[in-house]
Amino acid sequence: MQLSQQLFTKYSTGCPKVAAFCYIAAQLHDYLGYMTLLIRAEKKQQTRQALLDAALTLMADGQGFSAVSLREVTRQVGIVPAAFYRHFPDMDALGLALVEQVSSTFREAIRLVRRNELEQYGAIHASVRIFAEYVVAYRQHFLFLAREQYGGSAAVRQAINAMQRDFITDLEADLALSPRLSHLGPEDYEVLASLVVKTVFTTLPELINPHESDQPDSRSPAHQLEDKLRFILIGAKHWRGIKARTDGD
Amino acid sequence: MQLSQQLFTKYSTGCPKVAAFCYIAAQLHDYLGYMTLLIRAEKKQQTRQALLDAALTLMADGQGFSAVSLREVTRQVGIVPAAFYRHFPDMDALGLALVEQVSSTFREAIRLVRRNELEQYGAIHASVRIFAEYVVAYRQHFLFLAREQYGGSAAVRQAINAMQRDFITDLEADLALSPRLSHLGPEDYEVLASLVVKTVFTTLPELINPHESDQPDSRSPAHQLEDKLRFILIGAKHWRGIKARTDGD
DNA sequence: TGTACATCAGTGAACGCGCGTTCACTGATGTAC
DNA sequence: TGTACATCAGTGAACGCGCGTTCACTGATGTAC
Repeated sequence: MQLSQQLFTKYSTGCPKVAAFCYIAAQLHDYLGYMTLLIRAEKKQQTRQALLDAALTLMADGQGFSAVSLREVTRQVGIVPAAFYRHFPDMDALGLALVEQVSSTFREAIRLVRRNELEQYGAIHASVRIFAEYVVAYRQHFLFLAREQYGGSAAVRQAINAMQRDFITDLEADLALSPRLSHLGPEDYEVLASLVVKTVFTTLPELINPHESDQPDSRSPAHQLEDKLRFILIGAKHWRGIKARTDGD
Repeated sequence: MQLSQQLFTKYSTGCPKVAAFCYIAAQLHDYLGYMTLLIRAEKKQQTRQALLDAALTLMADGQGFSAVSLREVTRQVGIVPAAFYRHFPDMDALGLALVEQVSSTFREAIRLVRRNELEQYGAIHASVRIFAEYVVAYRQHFLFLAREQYGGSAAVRQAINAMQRDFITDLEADLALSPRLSHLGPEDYEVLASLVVKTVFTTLPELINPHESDQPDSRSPAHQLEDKLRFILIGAKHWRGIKARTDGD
């Protein structure tokens, strides 16, 4: 709308016929919903996003990111291979951009979950439910995370690990504020946070493809994640009891 | 030795000169240590193993299994690409053979660890130490497991998951025998076993590359794994206390 | 035993293919005067 | 305002390369008589 107003204002002064034409053109633009007449910067950004989405879509078929070729991505978007270089120097750079984008999706999921604080154990159920729904909604993003956290491109793997470390640090600070866990030492918080985050990451593939669970009689992936977090948090609560272990290192 | 005796017996009868020559040849063969005069089946098996090892070696540089090409593998072994097909129909088949081989390595690690039963908590320290040493000794095998459990070839991923499920089932049965955990239900054992196995799998990359831990002030990977297992097992021990949760599903 | 034949791991050349990257270009968008 | 020039996302052709797979072959190993 803003753009069509701009066009209208720019060309409509002076000649009433041109003004009328521009008005119609602006209306048409509004009607088509930004599909045409985009200014250059907008259009470029749009193509860039299309490249990112195309990479995720191609990965959804089962292959890893490093198996997706530059030409496949541009073919999916509908541009010529050489045009790729207007947006990224190479596929690794696109991978890093994907990590950044997927990270913020994950961060948003955490923000949603945080509204239900982990104070009482009933909150685990709600948190997992919210998280699992978010994972399903942003299936491709979380698939990328799960798939690429170890395999493929070294740069991407490193970026995902760095992101994971950030999450662990954040959770560490959170846990340290909980009065229920005040008996833990600073290093215990780190290990506990790492255990929780890695448990969630490990469960991602099952949350994404719930039907793939080969054991029909067992609990749902979300329910299993709940129980796993409970095991961990109960253990944390009773941690002090075994502090009399051999602390050689 | 067996082979050289065979050669000696086969050709030495009759002519003393030939016998003397064959004896020397047999000695030479023994001296060279099986490097020459291998019979066909042995030699084929040897090449097959070399192909498997070559794939692991090429992966150690950081790339995933699906990024390793058939030609690279044969080049590493020193045979022509076409000869690959005498051993495997394609790279996927080689990948599955690798999973099988690596599985038995893992199984052997578990067998070693089992000699220190998990009865008292002091045993966790010993178990993790033994396991971590084994991981370092068979670095390439465990790297393959860690790298390919999610990424790359669908067939390989599926095979590794099946193997993981076997481990979980085994551990489930083990846990069910422990008197310390007799208060758990059958589904609790499954979730608990899954949590333990996946925690171990998640820790593999850190155990393999201990130097990569960016936080110099934190505990060693093995020590962290110890603590994680303790959190989990303490949680299992005190599990009954929160059975009053909403069991809606 | 020795000979004649069968097996088959590895050879070497060839193929068609999709890949990443380069280059000069086009033409719509943007800007300065 | 209109004109002349600059920018730059996307084009299309071309390149050299490593890939997986095929094929008829070679020659050492194994077997039957």
